[in-house]
Amino acid sequence: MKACDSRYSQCLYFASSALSRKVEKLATECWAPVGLSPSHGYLLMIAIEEPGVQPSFLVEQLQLTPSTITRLIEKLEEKKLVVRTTEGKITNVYPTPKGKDMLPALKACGQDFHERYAAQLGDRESTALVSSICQMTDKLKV
Amino acid sequence: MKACDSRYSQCLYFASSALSRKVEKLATECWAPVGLSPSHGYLLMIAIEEPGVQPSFLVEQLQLTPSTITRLIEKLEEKKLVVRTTEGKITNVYPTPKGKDMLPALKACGQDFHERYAAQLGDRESTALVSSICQMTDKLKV
DNA sequence: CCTATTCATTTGTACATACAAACATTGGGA
DNA sequence: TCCCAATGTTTGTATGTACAAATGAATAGG
Repeated sequence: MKACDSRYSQCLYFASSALSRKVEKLATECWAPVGLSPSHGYLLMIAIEEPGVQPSFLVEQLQLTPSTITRLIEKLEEKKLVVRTTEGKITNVYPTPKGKDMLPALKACGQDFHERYAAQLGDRESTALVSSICQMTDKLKV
Repeated sequence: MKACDSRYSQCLYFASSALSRKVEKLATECWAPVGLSPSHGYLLMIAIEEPGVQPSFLVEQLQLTPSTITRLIEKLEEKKLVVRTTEGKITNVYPTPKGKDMLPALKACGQDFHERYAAQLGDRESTALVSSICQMTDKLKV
């Protein structure tokens, strides 16, 4: 069945979560080649491009909660892709050489993802959708 | 920070998941009065309005996977809001009297949710957003 | 200088969801 | 008639995310 045919298709709750699940799935597929989830992949990219980045900054960039960021970093640390150094109350995240080597592959995943959804949704349309979603997200104070 | 200011704000992955998390949160708030998550609430509503409904139908309506539907039903069963009867390979879900009594409250939650997001996003705008999200979801074959 | 507050991060726990595999039932073809 | 494939559902397990509380560090007020 198509999403539009559901009795709740006109409800923002179902609309947004259905979209996000599908997008998550596509993204997961695109990041599979590097063995990371999209979130982990993006986090690692930021850590490579901004070595020493702090969790608080990642919270802002990835729009996730602090605890989630900690968990993401933990996993990348297990995989020896980043290391954490803690000094006082601040923590810095650095990519390991092994992590750094992945940059091209990571970028390719991101590009692949973008190309795939743009191809399916249309270039103009997907850009428009993203920007209106973004606007709405900012308007929504929960 | 605003979602639009993130370096990945133009990426559908972040856009859709950020929106969905915010919407989920608002919806969760709106359903708190009945002590159910939005998904549970909607599922119960369908079960009340279509007694004997089968999991496969709920899968379509709620756009969730079969296993998730089973889990949702399980929880409602624990709370004595629905009962399951299995005959052969098909299962029917019926609301209990206790479940049925909740219908007005459930509808109120749904309405409250709709009013709240419409008030924040604008009536026209939110409707337009929902419909374009829905269209895009259908276009996206993962 | 000490204490109270605030800040950055982590930890314990919980939840919604999914995938893969298992299970049971049904229907069709050899 | 019997087996095999398809169907509907459930189970085991894993993942991403969040909240609330805990920790540890910096800062400000008396």
